[in-house]
Amino acid sequence: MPTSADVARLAGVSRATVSYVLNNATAVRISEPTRQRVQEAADELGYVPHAAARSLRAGHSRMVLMPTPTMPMGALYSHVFNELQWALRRLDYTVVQFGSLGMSGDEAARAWAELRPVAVLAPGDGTLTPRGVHVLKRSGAKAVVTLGPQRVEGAHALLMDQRAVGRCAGAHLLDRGRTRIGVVVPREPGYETFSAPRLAGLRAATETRADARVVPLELGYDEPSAAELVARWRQLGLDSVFAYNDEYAMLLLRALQDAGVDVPGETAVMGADDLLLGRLLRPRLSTVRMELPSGQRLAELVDRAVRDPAGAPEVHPLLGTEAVPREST
Amino acid sequence: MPTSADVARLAGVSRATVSYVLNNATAVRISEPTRQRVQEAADELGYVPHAAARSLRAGHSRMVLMPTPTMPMGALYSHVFNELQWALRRLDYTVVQFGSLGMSGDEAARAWAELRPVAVLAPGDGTLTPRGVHVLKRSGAKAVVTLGPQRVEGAHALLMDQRAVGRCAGAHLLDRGRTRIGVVVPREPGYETFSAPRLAGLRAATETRADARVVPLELGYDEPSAAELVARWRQLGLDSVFAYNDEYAMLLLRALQDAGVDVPGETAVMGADDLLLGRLLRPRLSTVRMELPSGQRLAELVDRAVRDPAGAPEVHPLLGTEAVPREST
DNA sequence: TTGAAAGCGCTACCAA
DNA sequence: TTGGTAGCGCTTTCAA
Repeated sequence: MPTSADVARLAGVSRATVSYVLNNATAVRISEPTRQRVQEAADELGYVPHAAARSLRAGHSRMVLMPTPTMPMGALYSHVFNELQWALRRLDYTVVQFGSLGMSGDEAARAWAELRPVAVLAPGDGTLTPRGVHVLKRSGAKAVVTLGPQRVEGAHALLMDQRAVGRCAGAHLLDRGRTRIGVVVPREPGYETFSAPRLAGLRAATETRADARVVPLELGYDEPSAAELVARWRQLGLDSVFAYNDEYAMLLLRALQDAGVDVPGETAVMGADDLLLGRLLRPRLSTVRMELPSGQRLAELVDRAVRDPAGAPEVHPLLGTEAVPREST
Repeated sequence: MPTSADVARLAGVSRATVSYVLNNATAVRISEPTRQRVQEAADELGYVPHAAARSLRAGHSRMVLMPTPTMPMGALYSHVFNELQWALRRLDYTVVQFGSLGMSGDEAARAWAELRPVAVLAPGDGTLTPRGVHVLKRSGAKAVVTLGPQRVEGAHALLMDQRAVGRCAGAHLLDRGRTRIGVVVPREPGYETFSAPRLAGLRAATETRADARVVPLELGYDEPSAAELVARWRQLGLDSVFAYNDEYAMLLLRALQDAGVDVPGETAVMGADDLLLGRLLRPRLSTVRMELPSGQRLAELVDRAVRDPAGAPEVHPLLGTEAVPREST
């Protein structure tokens, strides 16, 4: 494995000179012939600098760490994520995703801290604790930013309050004259951080209405599970259902139709996330659209936080939500 | 930022002792009181070891690097990926995803090489070149494994030949007596690596049939684009269409039905990926199911390659495919 | 314009 | 059982 010393030897110069040349050091002027000899030597050896050694020496890195999401990213989130990566790269950061599957919050924070990232962009879903934030900061992280429903002491927060989604759905259904509302809660593990606040939001929306009733409904993401739920549908006495998201809504919609339940006549069905696929159904699915922040904006927040580590944690409520009425409600 | 020297000072021992205690060194026996003093000092200071320093000293790391996928991962791939991460962690590797958005193949390989990963698991879609593999190996990567349609000189390969998907679809449609076959090619950038081989595979399946005709059809992932395509549907004179995947198939199916084209009577529609959502349509969507390798198996290949870096590159053809006939063909 | 050398944080060898 | 210390690859200050 070639090191800068090897390059120096081959070029007949010192390691210092190699470093100057390869980093385009402006403070030092290196003669053109020397510069070329070094470049050629580096190319010939296939020299690649050692990031760990470099950041060890420098005392800091430009690494922005994000935990790998456990759930499959939707197209929307995936888009924002790509934007974010672009924007951070333009600001000369390196984005690294770190798989923390099956670690507790504090374990994960420690594992991240070992990498000495300059910034951490973590989910704001309760896995990261104030202790975790403290560990990260002590280890040199200039900025810790959470992105999700909850904020964490000491960290900047981009609040995406999923309750707003539920509230929005609830308001729309009440608006349509529906009062006996089922709320689908996915049975699959890992969805609680989204489904619980969505349910809570819907509850909040119906709170002022004495005649309203909210019934949580467990549903697994498969047809037998939907059939089972629908088999006891009429006993439930619901006139509408908020199905967690468009995918569960589509699953439920088909099952309801197969059971002869008229949608929206007998039961209104509402999804969330505004997937294209939901628009393709008959009836077209009503949904809640969320507006995610632009990747550019996230990147700017991260950069600002890195440049001013002492600044007070910023808390940005994001996630504009909007009901999109279509044919299913 | 506390270092092991700080811990040593606080505990009143040497840095060596700190290292022994915190790494549970078996070759050395440390007395229980000392051990405790060190632990307490480390806890009190919130000491977290410095991964870069450690791997610099050790001369190697246990990092497995994967480029962050640009496209949103489907639920299937996402599942395999989670499995893989679990399995690698059990084997004591650290999985890190690195965003290489907007870098050329060789730039990306260099950027990866700077991190000195012990293994790289890259997409086998042509971005990684033999030069790239060489750079990675020179920089100490014990294993380079590609996962995708193409293999690369010098790297292990898990071949997922997307042509098999097209072949499978073609065979099924011919079987159903269809001979004038449209093939949807997504207009969105980034899909070529999948769509091109799927188209090629379908062409291959029809090659022996003189009466068969294959017509590529560009389609954007939105309703206007689908409407536009369908407006000239009858001029195209097709009796079937392989729609790239289930999502595009769903889009097209709705547009065809809106235009009064009977499916499957007038035109058979076939998707791929076997999404649950495709099963929910009327008619239920016929599709091609792919069998992905288990994450466990991928992890084992990586581990084997790391342990025997000199071994000849293994090439595993994966991706069993199977037509799933439902109502749309 | 170039070179010598210190030192980032850590571990492992050798000595006490 | 513990401590001293060299050295991983790199950058940067100081000297030549």
